[in-house]
Amino acid sequence: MADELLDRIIEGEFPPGSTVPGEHELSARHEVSRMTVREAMKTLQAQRILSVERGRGTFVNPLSSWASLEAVLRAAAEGKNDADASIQLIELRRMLETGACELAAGRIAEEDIEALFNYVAAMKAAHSINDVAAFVEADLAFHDVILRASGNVFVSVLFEPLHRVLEKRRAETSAVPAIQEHAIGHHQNIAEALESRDAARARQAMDEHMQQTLDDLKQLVLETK
Amino acid sequence: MADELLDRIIEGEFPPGSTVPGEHELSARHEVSRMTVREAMKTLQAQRILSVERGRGTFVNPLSSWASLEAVLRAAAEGKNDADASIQLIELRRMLETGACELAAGRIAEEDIEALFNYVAAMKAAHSINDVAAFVEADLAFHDVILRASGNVFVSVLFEPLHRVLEKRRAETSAVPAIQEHAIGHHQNIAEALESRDAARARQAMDEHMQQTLDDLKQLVLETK
DNA sequence: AAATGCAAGATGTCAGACATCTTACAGTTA
DNA sequence: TAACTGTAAGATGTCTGACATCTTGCATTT
Repeated sequence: MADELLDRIIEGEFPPGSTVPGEHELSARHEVSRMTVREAMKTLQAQRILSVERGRGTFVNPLSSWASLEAVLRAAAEGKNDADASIQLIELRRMLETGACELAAGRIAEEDIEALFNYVAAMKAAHSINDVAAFVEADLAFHDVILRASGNVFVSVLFEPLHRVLEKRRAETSAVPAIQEHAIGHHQNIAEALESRDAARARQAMDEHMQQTLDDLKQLVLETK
Repeated sequence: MADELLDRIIEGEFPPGSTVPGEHELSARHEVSRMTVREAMKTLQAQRILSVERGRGTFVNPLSSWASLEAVLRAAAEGKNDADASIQLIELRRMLETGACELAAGRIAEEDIEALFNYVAAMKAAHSINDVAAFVEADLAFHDVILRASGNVFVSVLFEPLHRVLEKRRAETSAVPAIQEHAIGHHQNIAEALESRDAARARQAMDEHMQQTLDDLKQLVLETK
């Protein structure tokens, strides 16, 4: 129900600033009770997609104030090709991961450094036996260690929805052997940079990894076009 | 109602992984109808604070998967002093703003550059007549131009809740004349760097500004202790 | 012309009922 | 004894209908 209404909003039926139909009308239109409509609206309100003013109506917020990355992604992909959206997501990931890596260099614990090298070893092992699932798992775990080691809880909060959106695509890129080899080298560099506790070096190592990821994605997108 | 329940969760009455009381029980406890309880839960669900499993119950998610910056901030400030949380928020802002500034260098339009210099002029004017509100307004507008000029819609989405959380504190720091002067210089540098369309220089200029902001905040926090 | 009153329509809240799903436990059967 | 099954309890999901409260526009009154 919430998804259906969001679809109608995204398709432009109710542009930002306008009101959505009343609860009774939506109830009739979607063939559910008014209570179900209200619960769906509560979901969209919590994501700051809708604003409710008692006695007046329910209004669609401008896209810039939406708090749901998924919803914005759906809206951004509407009509255009979503290649642009994919690139922007990687750009965002780059900001957060390079920043977190820079912070982690000064805060990471010995055991976490050890864990990083273990995950690199796991990636190498998975690569050698062609186990894509294991490779992706070690890859994700590696990045997760760094995010936690940044000591900044809010980074994880902002990264979590991004993670959810990106994980589907990561399986695709990680299936290419050449990309796996690139990734292993970069992860090795990152782990070594963090071990040296040099913030600038750690940031640069992660930044190069992100650049590589972006290039890989662009190439993949270009090929499938 | 949603806030009351969130308070009880944050206070540790329902730790992550546990279930919250049933809808009937909460209805009785808070003296509202079951429907109101359900709507409040829908709000917390949309923020990924609660997960509902039909027939089993409603569970509290681990803090790392919460999607609401405000809620995490409240939880982080619980018990400890919130100085640490403030610093982490600035760290986060730093990641997003330096990243956006780097992107903007290659994409910003001529008219936006002009707008930046106009806002710097407005900050100078406000500073000379001691108009704090006007100063803050120009400051916010300046940063908003850069975020939009980054050409990345998702940056704005992630930054918006951060903006809301930080704006209260910004008024405090901006009230100090010396800090205003620092800020004017940094903004001037940023605008010039963007004008030169040199990504590395733009990033560095913004990074220095963020470092200054962080130092100002630390000093302010230390003084009030 | 201004102030007042009222009605329509919107959201907010409530109560009670039934449906559906999960789980545990007792009873049945091989 | 062990495995299977049926049933009841408790949880969330949905529905219906009603009343409360707020906003707004319009007709009425002054």
